[in-house]
Amino acid sequence: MLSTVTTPTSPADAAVLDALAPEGGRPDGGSDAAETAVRIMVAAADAFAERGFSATTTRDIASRAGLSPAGVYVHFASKEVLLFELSRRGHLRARDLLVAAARDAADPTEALRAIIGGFSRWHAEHHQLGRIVQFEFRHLGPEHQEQVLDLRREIDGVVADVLAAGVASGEFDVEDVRGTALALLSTAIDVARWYSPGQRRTPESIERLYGELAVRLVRRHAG
Amino acid sequence: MLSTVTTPTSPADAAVLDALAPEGGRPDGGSDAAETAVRIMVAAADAFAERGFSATTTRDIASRAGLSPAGVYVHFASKEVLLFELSRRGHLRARDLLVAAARDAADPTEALRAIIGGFSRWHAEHHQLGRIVQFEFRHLGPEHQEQVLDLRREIDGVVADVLAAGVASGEFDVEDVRGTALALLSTAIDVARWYSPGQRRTPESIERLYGELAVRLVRRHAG
DNA sequence: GTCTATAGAACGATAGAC
DNA sequence: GTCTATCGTTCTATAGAC
Repeated sequence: MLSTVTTPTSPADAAVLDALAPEGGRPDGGSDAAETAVRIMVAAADAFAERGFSATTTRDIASRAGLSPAGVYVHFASKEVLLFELSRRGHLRARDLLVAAARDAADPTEALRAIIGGFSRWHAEHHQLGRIVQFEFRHLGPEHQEQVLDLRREIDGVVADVLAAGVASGEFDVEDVRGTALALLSTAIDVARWYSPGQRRTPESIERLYGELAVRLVRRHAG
Repeated sequence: MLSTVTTPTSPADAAVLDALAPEGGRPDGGSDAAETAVRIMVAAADAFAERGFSATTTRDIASRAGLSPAGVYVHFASKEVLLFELSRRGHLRARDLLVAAARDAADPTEALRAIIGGFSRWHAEHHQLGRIVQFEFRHLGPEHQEQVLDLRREIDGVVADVLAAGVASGEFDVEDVRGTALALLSTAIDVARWYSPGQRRTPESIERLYGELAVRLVRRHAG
C-alpha cells in the first residue's frame, strides 16, 4: 500500500506530505489520530509558509485541517510545538538526502554536484517546508532551537567533508573550506526564498545549474 | 557638521541609522519631527530584525523610541507603512551602492568583485536592515510590494549587466547569465540570515571571500 | 506633538459536554 | 477525540485633553 494516508488537495500539499512522512510509507497502516496529526501538520506548513509563524493563527490552521480551534490541541500542545515538529522533520529529511547523495557518489566532484544540486532542488520542490525550516527558526523556543542546531551542524559538516575530500584528492582547489561551504549552502537555501512553482525555472533545471556552478567554483584550474 | 541627528545606543543602531539617512548628512539641520521619525525607524528596525514584523508590537517600537504607543502614529500611519519606509530606504541604499561600484570599476572582473563583495559586506554590516528588506517583504501591502519589486529588478539588472559585459569582453565564460546572477545574489543576500556580529567572520573578510568566489565562478578557464 | 485612556477586535489556549 | 463556548490577554489604532 503506497498511497498516502491523507488526500492532498494540491501539489504543494503533496510535497509537504512527502517530506513529513516517515520513510517508506506507514507500516502500521496509520491510526486515525496519526492521520489527523499529519493533516494538521500539512495545514500548518501551508499557513506558516504563506504568512509566517507569527501571522498564522491557530484558528487558520484548524480550519485548513477541517477542525475546530480546540481540535488542534489534542495533537499538539502549542503552536510552537507544531513549528518544531515541522522544523525537525524537514531538517531530518534534508540531512538524509545529503548524506545519501554524498555516500553514493563516485568521487568528490560528483558528490559535490549531487549534494548542492540535490539540496537546491529540495528547496524548490519543498519550498514551503524549506521556508519554515530556514526562516522561522527564531520562533522556536530555546531548547527546540538547540535540537535543530544540532541537525544543521550535521548538514554543514556533510558539505565541508566533501570539499575537504576533494582538496585531499587534488580535484578541488579551495582556500577557505568552511567559507566556501557556507556560500554553496547559501545558494541552495536561498532557493526557498525566491522559488515559486509555475515559474520558468523548474526544480530539475535548478538542480542542474546549481550543481554545475558548485563544481565550477571549486575545480582546480588548468595551469 | 557630520554627527548624526540622534544618539545611537549601539553599533547596530549606528549601522541602521547610516543606511536610513539621506545622503551626505542633513542640509536643513533636521527638524524635531524628522528626528523623532528617524528614531522611530531605528527602533522599528531593531524590533523587526529581532522578532520579525508580525511578532513586533507597536508598543515595543514606541517604548524603544521613548514614546507612548500613540506617539508613533503622528509620524507613521501604520506599522505596515513603517515597514515600507524601512524597506524602501534599504533597497535604495543597496542599489546606489551597487550602481556606484559597477560604475567605478576598471573592467567587468573588478566590477563583479566589487558588487558581489560589496553587496555581501552590506548585508553583514547592515544585517538588521538586510533581514527586513529580504525576509519581511511578504508583510508589505500589494502596492508597496510593487514599488519594492521595481527596486529589486534594478538590483538584479546591475549584476546581470556586469556578467553580460564580462562575457562580451571574453573575461567571463557563463552559460546562463540570469541564473548565475541569481546564484551570486543569493550568496550575498543569505549573509543577512546567518551573520551576527562578534563572530569569527567580519564584514571585511566576507567581502574579500565572496568577491573572490564570484570571480572564480565566472572566469574563463585556461584551455 | 505628546500624553492618558480606551475602543473594538482578535489572539492562544482551556473547560466541560458528548 | 471532537465539539461549542469562552476565559483572560493582547493587539492596532483612535479620541480627546493638554
